[in-house]
Amino acid sequence: MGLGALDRVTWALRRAELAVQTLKEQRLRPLGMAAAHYTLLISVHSEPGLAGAELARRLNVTPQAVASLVTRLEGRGQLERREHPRHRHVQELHLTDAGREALRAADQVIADIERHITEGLGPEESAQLLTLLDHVSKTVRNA
Amino acid sequence: MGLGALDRVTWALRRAELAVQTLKEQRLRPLGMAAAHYTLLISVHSEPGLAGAELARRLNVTPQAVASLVTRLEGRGQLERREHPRHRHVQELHLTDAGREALRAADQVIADIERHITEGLGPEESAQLLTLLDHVSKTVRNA
DNA sequence: AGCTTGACGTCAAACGCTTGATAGTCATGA
DNA sequence: TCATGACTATCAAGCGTTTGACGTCAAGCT
Repeated sequence: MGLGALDRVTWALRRAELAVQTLKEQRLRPLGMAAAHYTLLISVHSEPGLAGAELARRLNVTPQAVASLVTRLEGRGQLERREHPRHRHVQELHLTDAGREALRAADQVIADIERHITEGLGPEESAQLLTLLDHVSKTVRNA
Repeated sequence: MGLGALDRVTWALRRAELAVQTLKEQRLRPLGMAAAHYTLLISVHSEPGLAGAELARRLNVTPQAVASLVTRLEGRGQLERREHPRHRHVQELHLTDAGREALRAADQVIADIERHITEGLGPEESAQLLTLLDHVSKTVRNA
C-alpha cells in the first residue's frame, strides 16, 4: 500500500478544501453568519423561487438540512417562503431586502478570499485549476 | 457581486471534494468502514505512536472526534491504545494486525479511486493539479 | 520542595445533520 | 371522476460532532 499514500491527489484536494472552508468560516463569523448560510443565500439569489427540495439536490444535502437553514434565516428576516402559484403545498424561496444586504456583506468577504487565492496562483493557473477540478468532478461522478 | 459567483475556484474545489468524498463513502460502505475510519487508520499507520490530541490537530478535527473514532475502532480490535512511556496520562495509538488487514482492504478501494482519477486526468495534469492544490493550501493557510 | 503553566483525556450538554416515516398536493391515466 | 403515482414539506428519533468544563499529569520556574 505504500507509505506515500499522503501524497495523493484526493488528499491534497481534501486539505485544500478544508483550509478554504475553515478560512471562510473564520471570516464569516464576525458577520454572524456560517458558511452554510452564505451558501444557501447565494444559491437562492442566483436562482430565486426554487423549492427547498430542489435546492437540497443542488447543494448535495438533505431537504431537512435546507429546511433547518431556511427556518433560521427566515427567523432573521433574510429569507421568505412564498406560496407556489400552482402547487399550494410547495414553497418558493426568495431573498428579502435584509437578506440581500447580508449577502452583499458576506460576499465581499468571500470574494476577497477568492481574489487572494487567484492572485496567489495567477490568472492562467487559476483557469487551469478550475478546468482540472471540473474534470475531476465529472470523472468521479460517473465512476 | 455578480451572478457568476458559482464559477469560482472555491466552488469547483468544494464540488470536486464533495464528489470524491461521496464516492469513497459509497465504496467503503460494503467493507463496513466509513471514510473517517480509513483516514484515522492510515494516519496511525503512517505515524504510529501519536497521541489522540496530536492526531486531531493533523486531521483538523477536535480531540473528541478522534477519541470517538478510536473507541469504536478499538472495540473492533483494529486499534489499540498503549501507555506512553514517559507520560502516563497520554496514550499512544497503534494498529493491530486486524487493523492492518482492514486498512489493506480499504486502501485497495481508495487507491482504485485515486487511480481512476489520475488516469482520467493523465500523469502530467495530475502532477499539475497536485502542485496547484498545495499552492492553494499554503496560500490560504497564512492568509 | 512547592507552585504555576501547559497539555492530554474525558464527561456532559448543545447543536446540526441524516435516516425513516407521515401527511398534504398536484399530475397522469384508467 | 377517481385512483394511482410522484413530489413536497414536516415530524420524530438517532448519530456524530462541537463546545465548554473538569481532573490528571509532566515540565519549568520561583
